[in-house]
Amino acid sequence: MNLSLCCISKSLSDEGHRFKTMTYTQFCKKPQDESMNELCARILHNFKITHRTIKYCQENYIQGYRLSSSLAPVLTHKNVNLKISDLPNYPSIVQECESIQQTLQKQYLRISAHPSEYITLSSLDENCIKNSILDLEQHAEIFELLGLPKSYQNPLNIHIRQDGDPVGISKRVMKVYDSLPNSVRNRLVIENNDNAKGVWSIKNLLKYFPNIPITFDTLHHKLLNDDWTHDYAFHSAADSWTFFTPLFHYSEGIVEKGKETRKHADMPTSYPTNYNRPVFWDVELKHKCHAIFKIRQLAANNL
DNA sequence: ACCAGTCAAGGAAGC
DNA sequence: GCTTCCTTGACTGGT
Repeated sequence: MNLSLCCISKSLSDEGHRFKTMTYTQFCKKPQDESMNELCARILHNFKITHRTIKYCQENYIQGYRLSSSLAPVLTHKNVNLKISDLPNYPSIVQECESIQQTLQKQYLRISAHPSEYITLSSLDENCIKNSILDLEQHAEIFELLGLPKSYQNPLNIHIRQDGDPVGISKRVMKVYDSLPNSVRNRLVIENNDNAKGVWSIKNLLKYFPNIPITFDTLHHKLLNDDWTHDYAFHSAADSWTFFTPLFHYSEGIVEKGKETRKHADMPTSYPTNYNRPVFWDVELKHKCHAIFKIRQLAANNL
C-alpha cells in the first residue's frame, strides 16, 4: 500500500521541527525591510523543514509527501505579489531545493500539493480568480524548483468550491483552466466535495470535467455519494488518471451522535481498499505519521 | 511556560 | 440579506 504524508510529521513537530509562518497583518506592522528579512528567513526555514520531513518519510518507508501549502506565506497577497525568485535570499532557497532533489534521487517519493481550500476557479469575482491563479502559480514555482515533471505524477489538487448549476460552473472553470500556464494545468487535478446541497460528487466531476483526473476522497464520498457506491466511484475516478497512478485521499470523520462528521479524526479505525489497483493514498488524519503507521498495522493484521 | 485570542481565504449555511 | 462558520497550525501578547 502506497501511503503519503500530509505536510507535517507529528513526530518531527513534537520534537520542535515546525514550519514558520507570517500573516499579512504582521508583515505590515513593522518597517518593510525588517519584515522582508524576517519573511525570507522563515521561508528558507520552511524549505529546510520540508527537506527534513522528506527524509523522515524515506527513513520510515512512506512513499509520498504532500507539500505544505504555506511554505511561502504573504508573497501571494495581492498587495505584495512576489515570486519566490524575487526574494533576496533566492540563491539560498535554490540551494536548499537542489539539496532536496539530491535526496529525492536516492529514494523515490511521490511529491504532491493541495493548494488552499479557498482557491476558486469558478468565481464571478475576477479578483478571486486572479488570487487563485497566483496561488497555483506559486505552487508550480516550487514544483519547478524541486525539478518535478509537469505531469499528474506530481499533482496539484483543488476543489470546485462553488455549488449550483454544474453546467455554468464547469464552463467558467474550463475557461480559466485553458488560460493556465502549463506548469499548473499539466498537474491540476480535481477532488470531490461534500457540501450538504453540493453538486461536486465523483459522478458530476467525471461528467463535467471529463479530461481531468479526479481525486477520490473517501470521507467526502461517504457524505455526498450521489448514489454511487464506494467501489464504483473508486474505479471510475481511478480510470480518469489514465496511465498515471491515482493519488487519492483517505480519511475518517469524528463520530458525533452516532453520525460520522466531516471533521477529520486523529487516528484511523480502518484502512483504504485498493481493489488490487495501484493507488497512492494521502492520509488526512490529524495524527499524521502515527495514523500512517496505524493503517499499516491494521492492514497487516487483516492479511 | 502557558493560554487564549488572532490570522487568511471566499463561499456555504444558518438565522 | 446579513452574520457566522468553516479550517489549520503557528504567531502574538498577556499572565
